[in-house]
Amino acid sequence: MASVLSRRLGKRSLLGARVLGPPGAAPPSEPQAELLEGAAPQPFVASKDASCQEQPKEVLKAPGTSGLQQVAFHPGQKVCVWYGGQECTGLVERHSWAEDKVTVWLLDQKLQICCKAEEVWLAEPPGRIPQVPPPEQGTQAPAYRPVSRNIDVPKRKSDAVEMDEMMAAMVLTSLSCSPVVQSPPGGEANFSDALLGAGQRVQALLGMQASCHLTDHGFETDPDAFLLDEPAPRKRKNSVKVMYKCLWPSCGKVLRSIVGIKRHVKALHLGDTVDSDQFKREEDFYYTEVQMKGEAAAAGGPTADPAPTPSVTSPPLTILPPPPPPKAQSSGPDHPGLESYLPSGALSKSAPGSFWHIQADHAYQIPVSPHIYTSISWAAAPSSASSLSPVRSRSLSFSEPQQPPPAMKSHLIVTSPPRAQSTTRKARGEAKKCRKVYGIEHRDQWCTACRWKKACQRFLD
DNA sequence: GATGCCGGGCT
DNA sequence: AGCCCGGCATC
Repeated sequence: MASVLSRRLGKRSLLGARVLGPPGAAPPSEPQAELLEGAAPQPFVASKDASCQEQPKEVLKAPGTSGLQQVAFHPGQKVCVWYGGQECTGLVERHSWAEDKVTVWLLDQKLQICCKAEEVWLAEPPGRIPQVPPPEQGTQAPAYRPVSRNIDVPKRKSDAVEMDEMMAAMVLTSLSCSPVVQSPPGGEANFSDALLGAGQRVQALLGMQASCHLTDHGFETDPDAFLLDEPAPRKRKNSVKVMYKCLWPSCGKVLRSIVGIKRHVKALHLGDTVDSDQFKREEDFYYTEVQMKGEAAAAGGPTADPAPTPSVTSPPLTILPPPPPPKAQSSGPDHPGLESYLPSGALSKSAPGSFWHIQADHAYQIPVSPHIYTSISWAAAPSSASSLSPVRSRSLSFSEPQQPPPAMKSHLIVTSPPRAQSTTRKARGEAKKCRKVYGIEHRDQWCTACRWKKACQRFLD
């Protein structure tokens, strides 16, 4: 027994000994850029947008109304700005990057003002489809969502932005279908090439928007948030809790109950117009179901906006894009009246960091194989694979009912004679497996399944 | 012999 | 459930 134990401990210590990153390095909240700079060659090409990374955060997180377009203002450019409680159009006089200020000549008021770049947005975004007139309301301009043509839905300024966000949401969704593997406490992160590639890929695809979004919400730009896959040697396993997140711009409330979220949306955003049929079901469009790792709430707290990735398992409303990068505005975060808000620390308090993830609770880690990212049609698992396979457990269809847990494995065992040769064993695939790719000396970089001598989950055949 | 992974044991 | 490994199939 002792020998076995020591053997195992030895192996484990071998695993544990491979700790990347300097001892004592600040674990998950390191700046992402730093992470990416150290990126080793990755198996897939990610068009890294270096310029985006180098931009000041203030610019990136800019106004919810302009999103990605908000980069720089050129003199003479026609812009909109809030002035005197209303939206005014004007021309850019100059844009000071150092101070992040924009000097705008207001056409209507015939005066010049200097305001923060965040408060300025392009009047005519390039490529914009001019079908939504700029909002005229004196109130803050919420987002436009094409959910209803009959209902007076708050309007968003740009459809193009919405498409960007939708793309971002879809990318996040697809990437997040793999379990979020968070590096263990103490920075025992394991940065495989594939991982970094994945991270960069997200960065590139989202144009940094998502990460900045998170940062805006009070979340650190957590590198681990993009390490959507693998290498952490030990995967944290937590119960997944379903929460409902308000998608109203600059809100992002997370409630535990669907009733609560509906009530929240209705009361605070749609205006509680006493069962007006007009708004009867409108609130459905303004929340989304999110899967929250058990510890998530602790760090984010009830008022911090964790900006979760919408769950693919939720109803069609998840198609809605995530809320635009919110500005610090009044309508959101603090509404102490709603009792169903998450009590802070209601979940685990010991979590080093919080994270959200798509429903994907598997025994093994998800493949990092490049084709994962290029095709969402997962290779069908061989018939002998158990239902534990992440390939199976993933449900990408929006309305697909949950598959009942099939008792396939036991069925096979019962009905087939022991060691029924060809049917039970998967034919060896062509793809390289972790052992081949990383070598036995880098066993810690193998996917969990390979380490356990199970069917490789990273390099599917 | 090396590799992939099923089945099953241990914690 | 996570982890590990014996043992077998395949290359």
